[in-house]
Amino acid sequence: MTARTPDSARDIPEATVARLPVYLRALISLAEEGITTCSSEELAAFAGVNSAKLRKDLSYLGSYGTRGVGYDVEYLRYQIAREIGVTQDWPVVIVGIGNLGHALANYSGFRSRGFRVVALLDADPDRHEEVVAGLEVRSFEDLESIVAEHDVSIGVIATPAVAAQSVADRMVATGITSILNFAPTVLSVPDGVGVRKVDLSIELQILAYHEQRKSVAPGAGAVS
Amino acid sequence: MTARTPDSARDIPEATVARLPVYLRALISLAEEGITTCSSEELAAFAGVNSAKLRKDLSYLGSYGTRGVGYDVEYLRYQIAREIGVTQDWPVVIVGIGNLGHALANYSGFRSRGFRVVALLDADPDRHEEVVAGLEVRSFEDLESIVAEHDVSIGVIATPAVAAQSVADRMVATGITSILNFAPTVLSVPDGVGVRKVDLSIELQILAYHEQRKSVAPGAGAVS
DNA sequence: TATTGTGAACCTGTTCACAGCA
DNA sequence: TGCTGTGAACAGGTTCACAATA
Repeated sequence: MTARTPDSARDIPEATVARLPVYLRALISLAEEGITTCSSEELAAFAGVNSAKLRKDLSYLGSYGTRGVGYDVEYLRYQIAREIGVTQDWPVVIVGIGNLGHALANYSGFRSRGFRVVALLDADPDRHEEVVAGLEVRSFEDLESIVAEHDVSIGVIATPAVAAQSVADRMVATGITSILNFAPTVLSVPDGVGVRKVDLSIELQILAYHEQRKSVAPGAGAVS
Repeated sequence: MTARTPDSARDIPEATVARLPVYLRALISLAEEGITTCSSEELAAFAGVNSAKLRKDLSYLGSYGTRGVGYDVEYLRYQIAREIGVTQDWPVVIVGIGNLGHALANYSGFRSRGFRVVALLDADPDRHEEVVAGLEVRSFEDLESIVAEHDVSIGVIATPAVAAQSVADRMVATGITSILNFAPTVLSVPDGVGVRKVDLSIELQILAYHEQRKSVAPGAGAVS
C-alpha cells in the first residue's frame, strides 16, 4: 500500500525488536557449533519461539532466507546485528557501583555484544579510585566530560531508588538519550529519551502470582 | 457469558499481572508519604501508566475504589498484595554465586517484597563456606534437601549460560515450579513450570536499536 | 520437494467515552 | 459533582494456512 523508504528504516513492530537479540544470540550459538545453514524451525527451537513467529519477524527485515533451504547463519546474523545496530560498539556509562553495579561492570555479555563500558561513576567518594573490572570508579561529577569525550548515548542506572531520578535528569542534561534503569522506581524523562527498566522483585512477584494460582487450583476449576 | 468462580481466581490478563507489582510499589510509596487516599489519576502518574489502563487493570481484581472519591491506599495495597500472593513470604534459592549472584543475595528488595532467600548454592567448591549476605554458600548437591526442608518453589539461576539448563533440570526434579533465569540462554522446562528471564544485554540491544534509529532519521522521513 | 514469506483470521491488550454511583 | 468501572472501538501481536519459489 504505502510506499516504503527505499532501503532501511521500515518500522519494525516493538514485539519483534525485542526478539531480534534472542535470534542474534541463537545464530551466534549455531555459528559456534559450526552450523552454516538452518531452517526457521531449527532457529525457532533454539530461540524458544514458534517458527511462524520467527518467519514473520524476519520478514520485517527483508527476505534473507532461501525457499526450500533455510537461512545462511552468518549472513542472517550480520543482517540482524546491522538492524539492531550492534555491528559497532556502543559506549556505555554505569552509575552506581554497589553490588549490582559491580556485577554489571564485570558482565562479559556487554562487551561481547556490542557494548563497551567506558566509565563507572558513583556519588560516594569512598568508592572513588577503587578499580572495578579494570576501570577506576570516578565521581558522578565527571559525567558530563566523560559523555562528551566518548560520545556516550546510553547510560545504566544501578543506584538506590532514591537517587535514580536525579541521576536520570543529569544524564539527560548531558545528552544521554537511552537509559537502562535497574533502580526500582519509575523514571520520568523528556520525549525522545528511551528508558527500559529491569526490576528483579517485579519478576519474582509475577512468578509468585502464577505459583499461588497453581496451589489454589491444581486441576481446572475452583476448589472449595 | 461464562459463569465465573465465585470469589477469586478470575483470570487476570498477563499484561495486567505484570503491572500489579508496579501499582503495589506505588501504593507503598504513597503510604510512606502518609497519603491515605488517591485517585486513579494520581496513582497512575506514580506508576507511570495512564489512568484508564490503571482502572481497567484494577477492575479485574474487583471494585476496590469509591466513585467520586478514589482508592484507599492501605486497602488497595493489601488487595493487590493478596492477589499477587505476597502477603506471606516465599522462600527462594539462588544458584550461582558469582558477581550477579552476590548482588542478588544482597538485594534488599527481595526480603522487603515477599521473598526470603533461604540458600545460596554454587557448584564451585572454592566458593563453599564463603558467607554472602549472612548465608553460607553451599554445594549445589544440597539443593534437594534445602528445597524439601524449606518447601521452596521458586529458584533463581545466576550461573553461566552453559550451566543453566542442567541447573533448571535439577531444580524441576526437586520440585521447584517457578524459575527466574538470569543466564543468557533459553531454558526448556516441562509444562506447568513457570520461567521468567532477565537478560541485561538484550535490554541494551533494544535501546541500541532505537538509539540507532534516532541518528538515522532525526526528523520524520528518510534521509539520503 | 522443502521451506520461506505473507495475507487473512484470530486473539490480546489499549484507549475512549460515558453510564453508574458515592 | 467528581471519579470509578466498563462496554465498545481500536490497535497491535500471534497464528494459520497456503501461494511462491529455489
